[in-house]
Amino acid sequence: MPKHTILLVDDEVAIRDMLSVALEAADFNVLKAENAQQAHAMIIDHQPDLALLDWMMPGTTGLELLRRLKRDELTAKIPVIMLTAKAEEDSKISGLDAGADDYLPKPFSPRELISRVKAVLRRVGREDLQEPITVGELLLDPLGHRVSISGQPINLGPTEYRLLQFFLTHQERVYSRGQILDYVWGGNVYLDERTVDVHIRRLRKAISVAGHENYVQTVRGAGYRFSVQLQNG
Amino acid sequence: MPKHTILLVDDEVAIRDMLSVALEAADFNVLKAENAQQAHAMIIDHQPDLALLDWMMPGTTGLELLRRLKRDELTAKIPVIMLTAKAEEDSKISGLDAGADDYLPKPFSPRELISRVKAVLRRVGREDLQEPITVGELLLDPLGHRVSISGQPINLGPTEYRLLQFFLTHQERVYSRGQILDYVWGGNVYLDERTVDVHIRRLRKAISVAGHENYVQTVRGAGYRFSVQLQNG
DNA sequence: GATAACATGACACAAATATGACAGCGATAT
DNA sequence: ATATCGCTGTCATATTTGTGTCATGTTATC
Repeated sequence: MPKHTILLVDDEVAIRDMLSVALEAADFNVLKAENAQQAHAMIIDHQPDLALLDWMMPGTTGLELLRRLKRDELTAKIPVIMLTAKAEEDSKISGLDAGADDYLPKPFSPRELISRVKAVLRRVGREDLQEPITVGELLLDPLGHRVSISGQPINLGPTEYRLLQFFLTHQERVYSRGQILDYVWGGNVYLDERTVDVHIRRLRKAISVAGHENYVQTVRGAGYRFSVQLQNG
Repeated sequence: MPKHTILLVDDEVAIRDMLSVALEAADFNVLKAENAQQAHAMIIDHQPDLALLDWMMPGTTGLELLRRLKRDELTAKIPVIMLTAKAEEDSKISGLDAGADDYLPKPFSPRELISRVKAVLRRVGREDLQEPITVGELLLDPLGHRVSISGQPINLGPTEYRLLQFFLTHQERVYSRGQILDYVWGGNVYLDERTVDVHIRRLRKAISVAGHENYVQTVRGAGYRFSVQLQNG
């Protein structure tokens, strides 16, 4: 089981430290940010599994950051728990409205935080990544981290696996090499875009059994697409 | 995917250089301007995909330039990110009010800048071109970058695809070859206007199923038109 | 039927993508 | 430590596909 990465955003050092200790004790990787700008950059760079946002922060508030995250497809699916001071009662409503997954009024115990975090991860984990996806004879099982065609196991490198998983969860749509780098490699890696070509090739090669490589389609001048429909007529 | 072009406007050479290096590293084309006049001219000439405007500049300020851009239809759609010094807290409001797409308080890291730029480009890129367009049995799906007639996939080269997309979004109106070159090929290319004829021909050929080629109509002495109504009455 | 505007097919060149090889790197085993 | 192995990103090269121009054939208009 890979460790989950949690991004913790709060402007007060003391709170950041306390919570990060608690989270690390619960076996999470913790990233810290003290303002919305930093947080946003980290989210794009590291694609954490969950973000804890303080409601009130100098500059851009947590709520604003939340809205921004939800507006962008790349970050929209990252679950968010808002941390708010008790006074701000109605913040709950606007927070959940804006797409927060949970809401935790201060003061709260580290123990409570951990259980909420785990609950949210369980919930979204179930929805998104956990169920096997199958296309034709191709099967990708996220739980077992396995891929097979007609029952025959397929060997993929980590990158090819993520690439395939990305394609399977984003079918019938073209993605530019840049987008693919963002989604599969994570934001802000400066790689040659041609690198994508090479991994596409490796993926195709790996799944080239009974024509399954034809699902991975080249769209000249635009990028690549995973599609069940054949390329031409 | 064509490279995006970013216009960077700041009066300080050091900042211009630093940011332009970062942007180029992220594979953008970068145009630089040191004042609002220059910037305005460049925007009209080169139609960048996005503009980064420094808030405070000698002479016309970034905010003024922003307002001017939003007032002119030709430039209104170009997304703008404002760069502001930390002190100017409320500038945020007026900036977003005036139509800026994002707002980035100094100091910021190049990385943060890149991720904002990408986020904005993703967001605006999505708005316009997203919805599938259908005419008769003809279907163009921008997301999948696909064209089909009665469900049968049609194979188009990149240029023919753009040409068709242009026609579908600008129906029932004649465009001269020069205009078509501008819109489909982009502003500053010098090509023989007859080239348009050839691509019209290729497009017609590609969609000549069940008479769909008749939508692309020749208007003698004027140019071409995409129309659902038949040519001669 | 003369003339200008457009259509068409062919072609050389350009651009985009596919492919194979390789060196660096980190993890694991020895 | 050191050797080994699998994975990655980059490069050079091959291959495929798209592009603009031209020469020539067709059509509309007067």
